[in-house]
Amino acid sequence: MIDGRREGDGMGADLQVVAGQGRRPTIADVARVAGVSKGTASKALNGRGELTDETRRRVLEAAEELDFRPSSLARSLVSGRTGIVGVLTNDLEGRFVLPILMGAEDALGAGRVSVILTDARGDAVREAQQLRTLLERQIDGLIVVGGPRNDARPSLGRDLPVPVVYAYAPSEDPRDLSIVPDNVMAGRLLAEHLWELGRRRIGFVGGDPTYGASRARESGAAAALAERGAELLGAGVTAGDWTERWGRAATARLLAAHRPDAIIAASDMLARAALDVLRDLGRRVPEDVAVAGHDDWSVIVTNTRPELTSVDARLESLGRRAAAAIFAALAGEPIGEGVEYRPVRLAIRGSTVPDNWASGTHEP
Amino acid sequence: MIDGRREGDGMGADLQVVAGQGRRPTIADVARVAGVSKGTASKALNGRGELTDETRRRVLEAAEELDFRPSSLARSLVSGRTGIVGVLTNDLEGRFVLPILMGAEDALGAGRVSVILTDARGDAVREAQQLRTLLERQIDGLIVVGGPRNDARPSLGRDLPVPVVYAYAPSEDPRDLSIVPDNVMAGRLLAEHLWELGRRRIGFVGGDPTYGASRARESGAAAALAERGAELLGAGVTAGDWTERWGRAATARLLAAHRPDAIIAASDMLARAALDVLRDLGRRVPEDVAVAGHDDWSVIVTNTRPELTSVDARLESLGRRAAAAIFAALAGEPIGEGVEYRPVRLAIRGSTVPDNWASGTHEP
DNA sequence: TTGTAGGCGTTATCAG
DNA sequence: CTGATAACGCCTACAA
Repeated sequence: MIDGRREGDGMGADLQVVAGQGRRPTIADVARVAGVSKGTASKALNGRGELTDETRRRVLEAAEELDFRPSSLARSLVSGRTGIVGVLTNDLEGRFVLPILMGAEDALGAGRVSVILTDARGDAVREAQQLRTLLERQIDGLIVVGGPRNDARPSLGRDLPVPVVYAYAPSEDPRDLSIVPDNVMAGRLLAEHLWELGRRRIGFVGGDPTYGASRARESGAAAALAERGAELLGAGVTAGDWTERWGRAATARLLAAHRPDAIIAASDMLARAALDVLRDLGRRVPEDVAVAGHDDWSVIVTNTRPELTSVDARLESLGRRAAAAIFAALAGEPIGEGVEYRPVRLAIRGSTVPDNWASGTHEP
Repeated sequence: MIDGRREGDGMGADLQVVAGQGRRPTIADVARVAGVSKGTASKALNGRGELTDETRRRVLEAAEELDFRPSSLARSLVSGRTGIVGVLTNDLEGRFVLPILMGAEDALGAGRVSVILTDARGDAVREAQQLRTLLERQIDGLIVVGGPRNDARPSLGRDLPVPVVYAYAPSEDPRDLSIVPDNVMAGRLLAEHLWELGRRRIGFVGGDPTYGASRARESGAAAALAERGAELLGAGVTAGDWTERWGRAATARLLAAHRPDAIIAASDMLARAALDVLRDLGRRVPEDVAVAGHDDWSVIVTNTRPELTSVDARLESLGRRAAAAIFAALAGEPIGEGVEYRPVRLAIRGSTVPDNWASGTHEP
């Protein structure tokens, strides 16, 4: 008898059940208690195959009694699928990766799929190490989330044994599939919004111009204005960063040089800086100058005076899309390639439209 | 990456690799290529047992040639350890959970242990479901990270098959181990800091008073002042929330009622609101009124004018401590119990000490 | 020093 | 309808 050595602990099956503590019950225990074979128990528990109702009932009862939990480990060993998706990121702050992760969890079906999150903290060696660990764990797919600098990042290579999707920041390799927010559209939406409000002297406060996001947002706004025969004031600045200090300086310069009646900032923090400067100067927002930002970061947009119009990159939707792509790849469909730009959403608040005018799009 | 100089037996190896795309190589493949048995290969790869250097070399070479990666799945099935720690949270924003997760990753030894992050989003049913999934995955330990409301949360129960540590927010069950920041100490540190600077009329701007964090921070500051025969001005307010709008209102009221020469706010956002109000009123910071916040949230403290003195809860250290506890429990030591309050750290900046006075503790 | 055999918990494939 | 049996990939006794 295979289980002979278990006599050592001096307990029969049922006592084991009651004592229950030592070892988690396996399907073999369930089968034994139900008086069937492992194979039958497996079928009953998974609703597969043809079974007598009576047998199925006995098995389920036994499982319940033992508080049986199948080991996903053993299951994965057989099926070759772990139900784990890896998320590799460099986003120290987590502002971008978390919404994406949530979206992915949603799409993957909470409960059925788990997500292992690892942060390489910008270190390539660390990233390679973490990738290696993820692959050893046999993840079913990988989502690579770029850091705050969302320019193209090096590809992990074409020969990984699992489907890979790049989110937020695209891969440098055009054969990879990348899902990114449409920053050009974001700038365009804001410019059009302000134009429709009658603003004609629209200025731009950029962030670090070495970031693709800053440049794309600027070019989108500039393009929208160009189509209307106007120009984006203060565009083309070749220095800057993402701090409010810089935002204040850039705003002051913009105001002095161009007397704008609207300001588009490359981020919500920069927009906040613009609001502060305008306030210091006694200019009314939005009456004298309208202000809009990017990212729709709730902690900022709902706390400024007035609340800030911004563009929501809908990162959860990025995550959902990325997860869906992995899911499809797992189902055998070839994974796409190239950069997929996802639509963004305008969130209108009091910094462009006075609160008593229209009901802006507030937090959902 | 690992590639670069893959010398050795040259083409033969590469062809094997190319051919081998279909199925990842197993230890059996390595053994076959090396001309030894699986058992021997295993020993060689893991540095166990007594082997000829020659044999070991052949096995390692074969493994390299095949680009062999052991399946942690199979390994876990044997060892009973997965090297996965679950992190269960309700922190939608991720402001708290991420630093804790990083700390845990550090302590657990990046690469050796992975973290599955799940967010129950405040839904108890969802939480139960996620817990179930985590247990089926045979996680080695569980860290429960409370949401922004860091009051005690319901225990997951005493009969889980893995060590559990509650971080940030404690468990309601005193027999569980909880690791939380010492908010009382935080309030105390700020009060003492301001006192040493000669401030005697120190006021408090609280957040939502139903949050333990707000009350604890207030009580710490009040206690420190009481020891010095002073009183915390504006303490005991029974309404409020965490928005800047509230912070501005509370600050205005505090200023009018008590004429403080220093303000401690229950969060950095509230402190920022206080700064805005003081600026509107033309009061100088810190000369007329010093201001300090809580959380040391970099996105705020380094962007205000002047930069904001705050208290760093050192969440990474929470995460490290939590991971260490799980690690110890895994090694057989009984896991502790009760609430462990972790020291916090004062981060002094220009809002309490003028920049030309001393060199404040800036970002590390 | 090395090889063989058994088992970890599950599922799938056949017999019966 | 149900029960053996053989995988899945690895590790560890124990035997040679």
